[in-house]
Amino acid sequence: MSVSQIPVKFVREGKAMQKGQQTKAAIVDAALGLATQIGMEGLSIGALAEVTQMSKSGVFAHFGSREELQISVVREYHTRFEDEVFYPALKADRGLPRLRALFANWMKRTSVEIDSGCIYISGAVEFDDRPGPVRDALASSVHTWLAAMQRAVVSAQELEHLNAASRPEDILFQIHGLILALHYEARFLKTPGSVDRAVRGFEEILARHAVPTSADSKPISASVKSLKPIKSTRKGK
Amino acid sequence: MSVSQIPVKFVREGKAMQKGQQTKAAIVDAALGLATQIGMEGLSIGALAEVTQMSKSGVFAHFGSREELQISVVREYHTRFEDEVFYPALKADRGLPRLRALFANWMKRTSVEIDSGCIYISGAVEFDDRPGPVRDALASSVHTWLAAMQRAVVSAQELEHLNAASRPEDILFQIHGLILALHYEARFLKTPGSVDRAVRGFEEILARHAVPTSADSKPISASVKSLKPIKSTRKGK
DNA sequence: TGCAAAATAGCACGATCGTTCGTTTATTTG
DNA sequence: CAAATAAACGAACGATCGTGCTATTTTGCA
Repeated sequence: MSVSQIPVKFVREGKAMQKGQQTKAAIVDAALGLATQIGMEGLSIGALAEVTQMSKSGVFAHFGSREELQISVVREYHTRFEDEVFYPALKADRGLPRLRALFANWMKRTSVEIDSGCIYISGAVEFDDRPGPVRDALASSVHTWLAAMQRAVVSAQELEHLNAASRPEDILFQIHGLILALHYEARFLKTPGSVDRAVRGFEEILARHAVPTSADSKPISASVKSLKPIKSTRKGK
Repeated sequence: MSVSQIPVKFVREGKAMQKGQQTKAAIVDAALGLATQIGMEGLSIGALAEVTQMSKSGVFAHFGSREELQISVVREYHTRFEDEVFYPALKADRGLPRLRALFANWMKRTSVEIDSGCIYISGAVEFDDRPGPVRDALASSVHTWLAAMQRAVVSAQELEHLNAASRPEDILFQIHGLILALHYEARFLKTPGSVDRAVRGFEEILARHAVPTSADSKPISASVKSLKPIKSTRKGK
């Protein structure tokens, strides 16, 4: 039959597409499954076509490029991350309870879910030297999440659940490190007990940045001192 | 200059090969440079041939397989890591000074060296779901290093530079987290001040696990308490 | 139910991948 | 210096990659 030779890729005139979006969602779902196992770079259209029982060109047509597919995967992961980590934690009270819930959900996303890594972590090492829209989408999502996490820290400080003198970026950095160490040791090294270690580390961070009481104000001051002059601990080069 | 005195690995009936090992070392050197930028999986023989100004088959002949090339890269990184991180720290006194030196060198390897990532970190996410000899070599090297680091922690405890009641694996886990967070935020997110945050985090860990004195034994006991009974802080499952 | 449009399939392209093989050049040795 | 051997090359292979076409099927609407 006569097929229009004009490449009409995106025609949006209010007409709702039904089947297309549906299978596209299924493809993205399968792609996310592959990406969390093999990584974003290992995500090939051929393998994706095999999984979804479609032709390569059928899969490809939904995105127009591999990059767009990868970006779609990042976006999908972003919404799932929000749905499973962020929003459920809002049911907890503001401050420390919510921060605990956020960390617990984050940990679950990172390690408890078997056979699936976190593309925020795997993508970071795959794209740390590869600029482009995929990296931008990834960094944007990560920034959004880390900013939300930091707001929770600040909120805990404002409610006097944590020491207001501590740098929230520092606390976030250390918490982030626990998640990364958990991902590393549990997923790569298969070290047993990693989850417990992450939990204990989190509690230690909270204890370290607890609100100072009249009793322990002096000993804490000794360690607070190390916050400002960092130079003394490093040997000059 | 560093490759000139390489001990002869492959000796066939006593006859030493000279030129071969020399260019092989040069290839591995170039491969390591590529691997720290693009990653172990992105390491292609074609690109390696282009960099070394050789033919693909000429490069290939030295290893026999891509896997063997990757393993050689891991081994080379292992020795360099030892030379630049581990051995120089042995000049510092045992205990806390040496632990500090190890961490400082580790940090330098991770972030300060521009445009080159750590294959212990990038390789971990690339091979966490891909069993095989490359993964084994990688995990073996990482285990060796982490074990050395943990010995330094234990040594600091034995010399009463750190609290002997603390779990050394926990301290190592937290330190490892700082390194990973540094690699993540400095290299991927380009967050400014990451190095300082890692340094402060390290000092906080040391303060957290400092030897208890008579003065602060009471307030510190609050955080020590969280070391043993973990159950109270987590909701039952 | 018919028809236009959307969705999918089929096919082929250039490129690159790791790898093999036969040949040629360079190096070491007797 | 010549013979022996190691090292490097060049070409080609099958496979897979992303992507561009044209056909064919399926869908949604009149």
